[in-house]
Amino acid sequence: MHEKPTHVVLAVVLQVRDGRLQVLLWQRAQAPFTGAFALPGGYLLSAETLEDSIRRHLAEKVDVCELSHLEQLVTTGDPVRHPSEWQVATAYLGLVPSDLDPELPDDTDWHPIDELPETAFDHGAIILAGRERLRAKLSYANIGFALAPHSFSISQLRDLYAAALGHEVSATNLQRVLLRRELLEATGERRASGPSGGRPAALFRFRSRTLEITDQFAVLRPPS
Amino acid sequence: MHEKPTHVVLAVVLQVRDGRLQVLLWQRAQAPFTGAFALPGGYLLSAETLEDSIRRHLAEKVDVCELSHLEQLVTTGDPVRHPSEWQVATAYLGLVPSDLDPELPDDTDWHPIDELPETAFDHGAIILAGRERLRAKLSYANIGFALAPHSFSISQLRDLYAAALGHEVSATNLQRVLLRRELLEATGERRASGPSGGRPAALFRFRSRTLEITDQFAVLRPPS
DNA sequence: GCAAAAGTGTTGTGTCTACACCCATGT
DNA sequence: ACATGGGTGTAGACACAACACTTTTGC
Repeated sequence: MHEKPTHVVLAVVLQVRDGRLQVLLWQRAQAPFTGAFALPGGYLLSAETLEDSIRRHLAEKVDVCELSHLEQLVTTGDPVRHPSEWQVATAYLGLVPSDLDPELPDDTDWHPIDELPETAFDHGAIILAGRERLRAKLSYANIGFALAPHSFSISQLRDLYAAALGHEVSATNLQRVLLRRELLEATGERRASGPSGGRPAALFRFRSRTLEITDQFAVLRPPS
Repeated sequence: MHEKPTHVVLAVVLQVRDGRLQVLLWQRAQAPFTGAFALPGGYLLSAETLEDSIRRHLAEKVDVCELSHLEQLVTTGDPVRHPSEWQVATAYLGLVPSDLDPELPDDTDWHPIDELPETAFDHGAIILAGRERLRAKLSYANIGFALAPHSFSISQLRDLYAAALGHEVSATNLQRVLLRRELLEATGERRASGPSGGRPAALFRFRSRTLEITDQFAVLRPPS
C-alpha cells in the first residue's frame, strides 16, 4: 500500500453582475492562507463522480438549480500548491445566468474578476483559466445561453458579452452573428421602452440551452 | 482522516504511422480486464507534478525525448470506472513525430485509432477525446508541428493532416493556409524527385515548435 | 418636432475552397 | 515526348466589421 493524495474539487463560478464579470469566492478563516479568498469546493467522496462532487459542494453556496452550465476546466497536482498536505485538485467552470441572485453564506461573495483580492493556493491562475475558457467559447459555441436570462433583448445580451469578453461589442453585429448561426430565435414579445423613450426592443431566446459548438473550426474542413 | 482515492495518470500517445493515426496501447495480463488493451500510465507519486508523473511512466514505453507535445486532456473520477479500487485518473494527450519509431516493450504496440481492439476501463472514450482534441487544434493552432518531422514537403504534411483529420486534405490549400498564417517557412532545400519523375518538392519547417493558437476565434473580436 | 433606443441596408475586406493552369524532373 | 508529382493564378462563396440610415417610442 502506498501513500495517496487527497483529491479536492473546486469551481470557478462566474456571473455577470452590475455589468462586470464576477467570480464566487469565500474568505478563509484558518491557516493556511488565513484571510485570503478561495474557490468553493471540498473533498471528493468515494461514491460520487467528480461532477456530482462539485455540485454537492456548491449546493452549500448556491442553489445547484441556478447553475446553467458546468464543465471540467483543469486538474493541478503540483506538490507545492498546498504547503502541508499532498493534494490534487480538479477545477470546474460553472456559470450562473445574470438574472439570478442566489443567497450566499456570510463568508462567501462575488468579486469582479479584473479586481481580484489576494487568492489562496493557485486559485488565481485557475480563475484566469476559467475566464479564458468562457471567452473562447463565446466565440465558437452557444455558451452565451448560460450567462443570459431565458428571454432578453439584443442590447442586454450585448452588455453580457461585453462584460465577459472585456471589450466593447456591437449590438448590430452580435445580433447578425447569432442569428446567422441560428443560435437565437425571436420570442415574438417586445419590451416596453424606458422613461426616456426609444423604440421597444424585440425579445429573443437561445434556441438551445445545452452547449453546442457552432463555429466548426472551419479551416481544413472535409471536401464537399 | 478520511478515505482517499488512488490517483492514476494516463496518456493517449498518438502518431501517424503507415498513413493512419495510431495510439499506443499495452495488453493487460492480469485482472481486471485481462487481455484487454489499456493506455500507458501508472500511479502518481507524492513528489511529482501530474505532468512529471506521466512523463516518468511513459519513459518506460517510449523515450520521453520523442514526445513532441504533451497536454492535459481530462480527469475522470467515476466510481464505477474501476471494478474494485476507488480511482481518479488524469489523462494526457501526447504526440510523436511521424519519422520516429521508438523501441517498445513486448506488451506494448501501436493500434490504428479507427480499428481499436477491446479496451480496458473507460480508455476507449478517453482515446476518442484525444483524437477530437488533436483534430480541433489542427484547425486553429500550429499543433501540426508535433506530428511532422523537422523538415517535410507539403504533400508529406498533407498526408499527416489527412490521417489525423480522417478526410482528404488538399495540398494546395493546406500550403496556403499555413503560409498565410506564417506557421511554415521554406528551408530552401528540395527533395530529389522519385524514380517515376516529378518536380522536386521544396522542403518546409514549422516556424515554431511550441503550441501557439493561430486562428483567434475571429468572431466578436475587439474593435480596432 | 426632437431625443433616445432599436433595428436594417449596404459596402468593403479578408479568408477559404475549387479548379485551371504552369513548372521541373525521370524515362 | 510524355507521364508524374509539385506549385501558382484566379475566381467565387462566405462571414464579418463598420457605418449610414430608418423605425418606433417618450417627451
